[in-house]
Amino acid sequence: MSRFSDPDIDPFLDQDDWADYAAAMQHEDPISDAAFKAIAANLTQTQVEAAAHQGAILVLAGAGTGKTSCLTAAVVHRIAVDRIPASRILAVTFTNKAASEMASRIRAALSGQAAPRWLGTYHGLAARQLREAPEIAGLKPNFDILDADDSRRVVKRTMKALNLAGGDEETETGRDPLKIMCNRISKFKDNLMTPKGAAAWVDTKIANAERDREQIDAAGFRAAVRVYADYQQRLREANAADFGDLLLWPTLAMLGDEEYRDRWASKFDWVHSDEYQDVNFAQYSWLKAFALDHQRIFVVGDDDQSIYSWRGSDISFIRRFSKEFPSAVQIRLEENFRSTGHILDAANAVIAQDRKRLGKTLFTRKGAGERIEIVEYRDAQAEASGIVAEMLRLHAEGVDWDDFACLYRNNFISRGFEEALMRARVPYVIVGDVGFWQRAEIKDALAFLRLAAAPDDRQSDEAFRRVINEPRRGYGDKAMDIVEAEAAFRNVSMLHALDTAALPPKCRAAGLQFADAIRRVGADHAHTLAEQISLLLDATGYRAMLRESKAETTEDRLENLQELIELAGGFHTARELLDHAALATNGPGEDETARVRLMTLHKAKGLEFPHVFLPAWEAGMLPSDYGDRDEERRLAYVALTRGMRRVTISHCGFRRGPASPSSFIDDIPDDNRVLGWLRDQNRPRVAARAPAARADQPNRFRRF
DNA sequence: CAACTCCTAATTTTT
DNA sequence: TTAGGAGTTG
Repeated sequence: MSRFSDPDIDPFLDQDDWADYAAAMQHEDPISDAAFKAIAANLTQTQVEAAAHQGAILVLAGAGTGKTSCLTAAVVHRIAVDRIPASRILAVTFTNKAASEMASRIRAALSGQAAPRWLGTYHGLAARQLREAPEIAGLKPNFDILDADDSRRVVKRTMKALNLAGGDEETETGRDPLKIMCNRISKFKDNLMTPKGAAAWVDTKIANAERDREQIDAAGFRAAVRVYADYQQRLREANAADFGDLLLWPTLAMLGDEEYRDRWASKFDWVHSDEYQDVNFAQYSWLKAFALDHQRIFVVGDDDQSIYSWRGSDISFIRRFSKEFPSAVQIRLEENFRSTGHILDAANAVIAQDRKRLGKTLFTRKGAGERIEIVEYRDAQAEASGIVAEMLRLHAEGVDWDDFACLYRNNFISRGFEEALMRARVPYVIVGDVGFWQRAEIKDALAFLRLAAAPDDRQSDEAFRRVINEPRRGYGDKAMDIVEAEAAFRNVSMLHALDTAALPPKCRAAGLQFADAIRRVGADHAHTLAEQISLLLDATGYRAMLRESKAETTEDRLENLQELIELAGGFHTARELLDHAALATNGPGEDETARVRLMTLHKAKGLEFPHVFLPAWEAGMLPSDYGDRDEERRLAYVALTRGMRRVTISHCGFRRGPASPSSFIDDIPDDNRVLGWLRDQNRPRVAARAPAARADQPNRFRRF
């Protein structure tokens, strides 16, 4: 189509793009087929075919089958072989990590040539799109991006304002009304519903439920509609977009405005998506809008690893891909490069019980390896110390600490392990506790920055709310109400409203002093971003507060702030830094030291470890009582396929009460498993439903 | 009225 | 372990 459109009429083509473009046009560029051949040399025939396919394609890539390599190869093929300018390629991932991994692999393959500029996460790219024309969301330039935590604060205030703080009207589902509300609102957005759309949808839903005599939380849904509308109003006043907005508005604009869609769709000749099994309706619609005209869409995914439905992901989009794009080819990657035979056979058997899959069977050319070990423990404590003992034993045989991972379904499982690891002085990390950019001190520091940048703009009110009482200045609920009322009355920012607000004298004085400090730093343009942050931390007394604090985390927090100041040096503008803070997850220096990893199964998706421990495979825990059974099964599949050499499953006879082993254990064929045996008990503990040991299989029991 | 302490209840959390 | 709410203190 518009494959070589004129860059002069493309406002988004920058210098680099122009260079790509010119090079491609003249066919004298340094890029050549050789770049693709080099990368293809390390791929299977199937992967190469997939990467080279011209037209819509779904690559069903099982766990550990080299999906990132395949996706990377596809992008390299576009550039090196098809001669499409890198600037005209759209490539989308879900995580920043995946995006940067891809970018660096592409750069390596093209020997330093620029990777596509439109390579990033769904949210990151949509945010860029929204920045080009924020008015489609009713926003002004320079809008703020709220992360989940910021957004929750706003929802909380909204609920309070609407007198829906929870309490009296009991909701059947769960116990945290705020959380439920946030989920509902983001679900509306994930499904492309504006407040009006949500109202209509809820009406229909309630009507249908009444007709079918179905019990639903009608009051809850109606409340959600009201909160959503009001919340959205507040966001607009604060000139802020939450994660949902980033995709919602650009997508609605593309669906509703032909000209807008053309403008965007014509920018790209090829679109690619990673982890396609995880798209929600908004992401699916967004991506599809780009591919509609030319049908050059390449998606990789694995329906067997769809484990995020509770976050809006809809597995049906990958399952229906071939219907959405009738010309689409489907290719399966089934050769696994990660795990040994028994592990794969076990995983295949577990997932085979899910009937609705597109279907794949992983195989490996590695040997059979070790069987999956199944161990029963008396209780959680025995389990934790048993696993740690096993780690110690293997470590003594030369296994590095970071070759171990302990992967669990629920966060609270980690507790016992922490204690056991600490006692044994084994180095460990809990992966994904609170990311750097989510830490309170970092968010506070950035709030100072926001305030200083726009002290008189209502956009900074949220930042004001966050830090006015940090350190304590006597601003509680009541004082905040007064400031807020004054701000609304005079239509000025909250910081500005302090001038005239009728506050208790001490409180007022502290506030004015704070405002003065903020303004002074903000007005001084002689400083770099980094210096500004540092000045603000001192001028507001924030750093002093931390230094005086006796909490043991205070040292870390000060270090984090220092880290932030150093990082700020890498950004040109406050805006850049703030966007990064909202959209980035893993912070700096996510440690290289060898440690045992502890994390949830969800966090582990995409990762691999030589030795994997899977505790708490018990009824109600791994097939969680709350989750969809098939999705729980997929989670078990993800769990098993993390292991490279050795996977050990354990369960307890007692956790919060008597516990029985997970039914997923039964789904592992006898031939692929082995019963473990406890050191602190002199006899093998036979897992309740596991087969008895047979003498003809000498390695059936392992001692430790 | 703010600020501190205690208590309880807990899926999973790419952005 | 943590987050958030309730209840208490100053």
